Amino acid sequence: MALRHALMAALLEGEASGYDLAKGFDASVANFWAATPQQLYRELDRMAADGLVHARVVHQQHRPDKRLFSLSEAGRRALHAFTAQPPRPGVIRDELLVQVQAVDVGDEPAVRRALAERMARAETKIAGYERLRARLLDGRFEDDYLAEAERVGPYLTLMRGLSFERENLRWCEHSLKVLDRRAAR
Amino acid sequence: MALRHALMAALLEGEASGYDLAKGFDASVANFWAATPQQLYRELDRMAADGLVHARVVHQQHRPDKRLFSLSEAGRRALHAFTAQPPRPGVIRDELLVQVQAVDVGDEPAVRRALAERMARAETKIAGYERLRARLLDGRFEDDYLAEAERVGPYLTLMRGLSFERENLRWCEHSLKVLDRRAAR
DNA sequence: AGGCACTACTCAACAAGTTGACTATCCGAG
DNA sequence: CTCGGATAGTCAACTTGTTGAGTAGTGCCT
Repeated sequence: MALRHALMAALLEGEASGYDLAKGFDASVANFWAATPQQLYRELDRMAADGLVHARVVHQQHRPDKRLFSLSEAGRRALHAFTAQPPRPGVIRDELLVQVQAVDVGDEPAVRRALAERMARAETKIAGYERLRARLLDGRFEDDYLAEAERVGPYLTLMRGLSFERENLRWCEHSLKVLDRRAAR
Repeated sequence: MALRHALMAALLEGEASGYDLAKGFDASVANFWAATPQQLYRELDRMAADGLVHARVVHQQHRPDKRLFSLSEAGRRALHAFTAQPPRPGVIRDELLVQVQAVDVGDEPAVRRALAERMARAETKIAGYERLRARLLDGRFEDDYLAEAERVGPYLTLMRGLSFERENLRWCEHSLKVLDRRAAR
């Protein structure tokens, strides 16, 4: 019952189809709440059944029909109630970290490759987040934007995603350097 | 089948009971692989059934018996095989971020409290990680330690946990400041 | 002397998340 | 003119993860 809240938060940006949400979750929500497409479709159905979202079918030419979901008044209230609740501690699960933890008895070259891979992904994500940020700021300084904007939430979470990926990058780089030095033993 | 790998990595530190692992997972593994006690007990049983760990019962005076688990040769091989596999992208799920995303239509004072709470937790974690780090380094410089130590994995993952919590702290602080400035609108 | 916290688990029920296969149409590349 | 990829999903089976309660002895504080 928590994916639900992430979806409601995502729908604050406006109407979206399951498919829209599935690829990117609006780019920003995806960063702190991972979910597979199946989960989204299932949860959106349930939320519609519970009256938290309105679904409307849009017939398209040259394309399959889609269902666009939007937050209902009940959904908005539920989201408000959720923000009043103490959040549970966040969960992280990262196989790469497990592999690094075990690198000394594991397949070091493979772990290095995984680190390099992760660096590349982090760079891509950073670039995406920076573009999104530039789009939001639209030439203004951060302080001006934060004073004027009607919503600051999306910007703040975007910044967290950005800093997370930057730290990822730094850490992967550092770890590779450490492994290099040991390889040269 | 992935908690399994986290457990094997944790058992590289040596024999441990389910209870030991449940509280802290050896302090470090817990940071990148969250799990409830029940999960651990269940998974350890399965791993013992699959021959990945050895279990030995230790009778204690003044205390219930416990089962100490240690990695078997098969477990070690399985862990090696796991490190050779490309890791899947890490998962994050953080309700606090969802709340911040929705702060503009949510209960702002409650979200602030949640941010302050998270800051306090981050500080506690940082302090714990720093103590662990000092214990590992034992007076040496990082470079010397990394050259001498027989394992670098645990140190590297510790550093990731540390940087994660530091960023958490910074971000919560910044977010609170932003919300303050808007409150004074 | 009573109550709570700690150690060290076990069991059962339920909720959430993952995987893989399947449908159907359209567009552009080769 | 066929193939792959994008759009926009559905269905079923399975694996993980979560919650809550129960057990049982010891030590500590009041």
